[in-house]
Amino acid sequence: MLELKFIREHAELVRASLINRGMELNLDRLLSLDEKRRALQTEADDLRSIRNRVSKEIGEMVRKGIDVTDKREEMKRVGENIAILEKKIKSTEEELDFLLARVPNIPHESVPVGPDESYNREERRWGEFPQFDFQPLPHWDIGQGLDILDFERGVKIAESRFTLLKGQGALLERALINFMLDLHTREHGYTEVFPPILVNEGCMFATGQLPKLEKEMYRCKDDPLYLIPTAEVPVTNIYRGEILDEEDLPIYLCAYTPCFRREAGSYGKDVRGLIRQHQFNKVELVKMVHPDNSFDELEKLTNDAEEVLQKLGLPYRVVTLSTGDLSFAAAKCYDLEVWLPGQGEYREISSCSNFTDFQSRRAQIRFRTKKGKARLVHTLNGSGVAIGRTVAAILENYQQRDGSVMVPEVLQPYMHGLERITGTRNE
RNA sequence: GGAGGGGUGGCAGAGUGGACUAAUGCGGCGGUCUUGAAAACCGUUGGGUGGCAACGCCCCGGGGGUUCGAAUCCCUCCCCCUCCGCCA
Repeated sequence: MLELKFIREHAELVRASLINRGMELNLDRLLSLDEKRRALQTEADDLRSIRNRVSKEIGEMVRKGIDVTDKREEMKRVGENIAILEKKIKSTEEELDFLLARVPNIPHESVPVGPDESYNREERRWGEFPQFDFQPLPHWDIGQGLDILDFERGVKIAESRFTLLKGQGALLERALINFMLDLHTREHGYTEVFPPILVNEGCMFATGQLPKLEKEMYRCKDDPLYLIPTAEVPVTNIYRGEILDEEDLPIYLCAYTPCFRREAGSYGKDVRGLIRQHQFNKVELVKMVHPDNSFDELEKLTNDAEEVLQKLGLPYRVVTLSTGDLSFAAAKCYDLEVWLPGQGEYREISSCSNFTDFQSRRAQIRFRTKKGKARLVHTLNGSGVAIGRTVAAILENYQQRDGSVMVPEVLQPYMHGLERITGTRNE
């Protein structure tokens, strides 16, 4: 959420941001509601000021035994007028809040301007494409051939876009989680947390999933709780409503959680394989930092995520999302795209964003400066990285002619020394 | 699920209709003293909002009500704690 005062004073910047993002929003209506609300507020405040003063006088007069009937009558009328104004203020504020909650963050000046992903800017590439002396297969064929991915039974248990992992496939999933957590906690300075996976509406609003992405989320029938679409939600909300000490910053947190997304509106897209699932695992990185260096922290966070792919030997590229592709709450975002040789394309495996004070204003996460002032922190997060898509990438990049899959060296200790995935046997 | 207790500033914790303009302590900041630090002492210190300012308004879990006036009384919802029951 942006500060109303900021929108008022930088209306043209906000307007440009809306246009660049390709978003429709009645900014003029918002501005006029803001003006109206302030005028009503001033009027009501003046009346309240009178009432406060006279009420105090009434108290004194009563004590002295002076008759106060007239003043009481007068103040009753003032009270009625205040009530009328308050009603107007409330309805004005409702519409104002509705619009305000839908104003996206301002993209950073380094973000390429364009309507869609074709305007994303490639920053760098890492790694050599693997060479095959046979036709490389997509990961779903490899996984089914080894009987470590069972798509039919995943559907039977839940519905489409749910998959059953078996044997060495399940072990690979578990190994990746542990490898990534160890890397980030032991080498990158993150503190591991394991948060609740059902969260309340306050969390969803704070990180910006609500109100815009309501249809993307699974909601409990009898409780006002949602399944998290990413660990970003519970982890960012750890410090919701708190004022931190300046010395505590920066705070680096990482978490493994399952994630749940309804994928509404993506029917028929990526229906095969592990790329687009309703439930997937992810190791997430979250930072709360001082506002002065959040963009440096974004570079570091992105590097931390990249190192996962480097250690696994998976070729990837880094792109900066254009204004049209940038998510609602983000000021800047780097996507890491991993090479999938079975499909001959790069696919997103991590998204690293700086939300500046957009989330922290909604969540009221602040820190106290040396001078005693409370200021909003900047929040960042990034996948470090998505587990299911990493499984897909390993299967495709390390596949062998005989249908087996080599295990990247860094993962072998996490798989009891297993060097080659050959099936469901756990030895 | 049943019974009881509770939600007040960064934290702890008073406050049952009019000087609450929220006591007090801790913590923070500034200062005195000191070679320096600690201790002690003195001062200061919540958040938000409107206004160029003077100054004003709002905030005691959320919402609603009574009253000239509500942290305080009433209604309602939420959350936390203790005990009992059930249970991984």
